[in-house]
Amino acid sequence: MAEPIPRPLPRSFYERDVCEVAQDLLGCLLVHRVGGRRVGGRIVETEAYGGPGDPGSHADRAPTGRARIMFGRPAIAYVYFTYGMHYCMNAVTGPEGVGSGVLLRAAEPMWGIEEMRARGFPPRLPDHMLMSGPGRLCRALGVGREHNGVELTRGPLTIRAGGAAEQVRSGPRVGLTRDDGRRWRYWIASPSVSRR
DNA sequence: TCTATGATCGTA
DNA sequence: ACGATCATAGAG
Repeated sequence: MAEPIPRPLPRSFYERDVCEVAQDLLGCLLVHRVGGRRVGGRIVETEAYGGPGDPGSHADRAPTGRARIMFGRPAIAYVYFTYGMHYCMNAVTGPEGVGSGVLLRAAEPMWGIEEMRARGFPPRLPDHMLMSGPGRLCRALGVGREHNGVELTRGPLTIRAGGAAEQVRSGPRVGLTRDDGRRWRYWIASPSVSRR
């Protein structure tokens, strides 16, 4: 028997300001059930997107196209394809109609390391890098186009309470980074796991 | 350790 | 054309 894992976060968790949700997702558990196997880990880096006045957000424009789902029901996955080869995964937040979500940037692998490696990572890549970065995170979990719009409060792909206060050793760090010299982005990370 | 570059395709 | 990225090659 596998040991029990915490319950999924309720929808009310996501029905708040995107920045609050981004912070509170640190330390929570991202779990995927695939082929009868549990794959996943502890969320250690998030990034809030959307709300009014975020030019970097896909939801900055009209509620149409791929970002339409960001304006919809909270606690739904927004998965998009980028750079012709990577998927990225968000959790939709806030009230319906606002257009916001939390990008899951990195997690610490806890279950299914073998299943992750079977997805063809570089052979030398250390375990802690398998879910480090939004593209690798989705690849490790086997999350792709078919997961766009899925429910995160139940079903195979869930986010669960993880005892953030205990797990995130030094509390969240909030950063301001520059993406390729053009655009400023806020991100929130646990210092307990290095990305390098 | 770092900087530069290619891969590859949906969206605007 | 360009991007909410990643892997690799080459220089220092």
